[in-house]
Amino acid sequence: MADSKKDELKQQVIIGAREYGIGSVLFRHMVGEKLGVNVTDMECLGLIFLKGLATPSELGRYAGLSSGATTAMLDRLEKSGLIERRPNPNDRRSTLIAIVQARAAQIAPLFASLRQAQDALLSSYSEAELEVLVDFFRRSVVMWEEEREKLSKKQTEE
Amino acid sequence: MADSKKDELKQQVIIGAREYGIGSVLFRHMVGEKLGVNVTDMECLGLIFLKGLATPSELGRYAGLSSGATTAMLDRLEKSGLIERRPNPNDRRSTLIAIVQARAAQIAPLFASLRQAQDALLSSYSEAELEVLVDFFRRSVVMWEEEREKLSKKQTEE
DNA sequence: CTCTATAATCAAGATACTTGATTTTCGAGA
DNA sequence: TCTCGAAAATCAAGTATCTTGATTATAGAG
Repeated sequence: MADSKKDELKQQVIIGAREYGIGSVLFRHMVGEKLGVNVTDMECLGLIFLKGLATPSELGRYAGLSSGATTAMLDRLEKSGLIERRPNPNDRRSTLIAIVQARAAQIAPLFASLRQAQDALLSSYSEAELEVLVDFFRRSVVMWEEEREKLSKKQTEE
Repeated sequence: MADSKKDELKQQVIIGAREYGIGSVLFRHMVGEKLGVNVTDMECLGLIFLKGLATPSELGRYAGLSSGATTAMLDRLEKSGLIERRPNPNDRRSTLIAIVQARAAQIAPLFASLRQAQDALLSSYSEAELEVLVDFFRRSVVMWEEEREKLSKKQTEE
């Protein structure tokens, strides 16, 4: 029981990270409601916001969609004027999805308070502490990638 | 530009946290594939795993489902033998959803490597550093809650 | 002890998703 | 350079999932 305190802290981090994810998912759902888009479309829209540009394949992979469903999802978002399909200069089979600039300005207010709150929260940490956070996320992202790789190779044994 | 370094760190934390969430979503999708359940059902299953017990309302809220879709989702998971509905002693209108123990043992191997990797990653931090992480998540969870509250009250003005 | 609100369920109709085929382009190798 | 298998996006038909509105049962406020 020597390390029980550290073990407990580790457990709290794991659960805390999961709850953080849940909180952010619920927030995006609510934004989606305001925008009148469904859960799938909102998740993709969120990813496009984060990345600036994204390919359909990428979005489909993230949302767990087939290629057909991905096309349909983009059709919906395009029809509602939220995104646009642009040519992908690196691959003419593909397209690049972007937020329509005019709509982005209308959407921004929904995130204004969030941004402020996030900024205020993070400002309370020292640079050294922030670096701990950055380091944790950076290494974790790599870990998730590795674990997906392992899982995909794992046979559905017995 | 005095605080540009700290500002950049803050930005990296925000993006890092989002990418962490994306990584974990993709991982769960893959687990869902292995188990033969769709994305919605897998997200709910993940939440049940985290919480131990959950009510249908809670799961529906998390997955962004109507009450009817929630019932259907539970029917599917129940029929596939993954979860069971138990009476809720605190509210007889409700039920408590739990993982079927026998199946939990079969599912655990899918998470074994992940748990190890998470443990190894977190072990590399000092207790003080872990406390920074725990604190960040704890406060962020509250922030998400507050921001959802604000957003729900926000009129779709102009 | 009402009465309103909330939890879960169900059935019918609407929406979104999967599958398989098609078109276009990429990139590896002869 | 040219071929050819693979990958990106799209489409149409069939299937699965979701929403809506009604229903039943219970909780909790007054």
